[in-house]
Amino acid sequence: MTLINLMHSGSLENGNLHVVSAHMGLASAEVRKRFRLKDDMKTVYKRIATDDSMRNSINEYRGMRLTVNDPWETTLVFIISQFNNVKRIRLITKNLVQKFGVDITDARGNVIAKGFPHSSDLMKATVQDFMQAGAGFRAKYIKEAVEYCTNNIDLNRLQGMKYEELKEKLMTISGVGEKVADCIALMGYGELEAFPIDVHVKRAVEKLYFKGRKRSIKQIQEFAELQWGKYRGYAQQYLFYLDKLKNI
DNA sequence: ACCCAGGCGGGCG
DNA sequence: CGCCCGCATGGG
Repeated sequence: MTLINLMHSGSLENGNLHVVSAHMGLASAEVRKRFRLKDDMKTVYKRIATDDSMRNSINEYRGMRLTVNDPWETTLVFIISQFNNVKRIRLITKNLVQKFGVDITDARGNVIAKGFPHSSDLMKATVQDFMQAGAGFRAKYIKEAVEYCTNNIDLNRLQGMKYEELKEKLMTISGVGEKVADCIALMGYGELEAFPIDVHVKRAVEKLYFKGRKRSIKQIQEFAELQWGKYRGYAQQYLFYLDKLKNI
């Protein structure tokens, strides 16, 4: 479920909300939060449809939504995501859930699934364990992040922080730089001001708005804030898929 | 044999 | 601040 969320849901109509709710075992209020059903997409689209490129992307992927996920889950997965591909991100994550995830049992006590491990569940894991799960050079980051998020910071108490302060706080976690911090802010806390700049978004912005000329991360951040304002997190998603799916 | 994959940390000028 | 480098691993 984590990766379905992180790879993003398609359009979600109210009509099949109860299906999602039942499947995830969540109350509809929780589902509404996680799928951002209170967002007024008409307002969002109006604000970010600033040019032909963005209008085309919106028409292409209309209905695509951001999701809001568990902060720790988001943090761990996006630490794993760095300099990596989706297939391996899924594999590494699955390995960690299988080895260290919490048991989900039925009424008889039979284990029917594994839940995503909390940071404290991973305290017993070693760097070698993370290596064995396939994390590679990220294993050390993960080990440090697990200890830090268990002992020194409570990710569940960062809601409501101003975007800039939240991002700065997240960047104190090992393996969390600017891009990953923005991913966590956007997809783990629902901060629509976050504009994660990965290779796809950087390439798309440079091509569509700077005639293909190279621009620094800082310059792109400033451009995004001016261009799409407080809804730039949504703009990022539409740019990401333009490049990712080669529709550019 | 190379190049890339939703970058980061550390070192340098 | 900007730039450069190494970093595990697997698939095109």
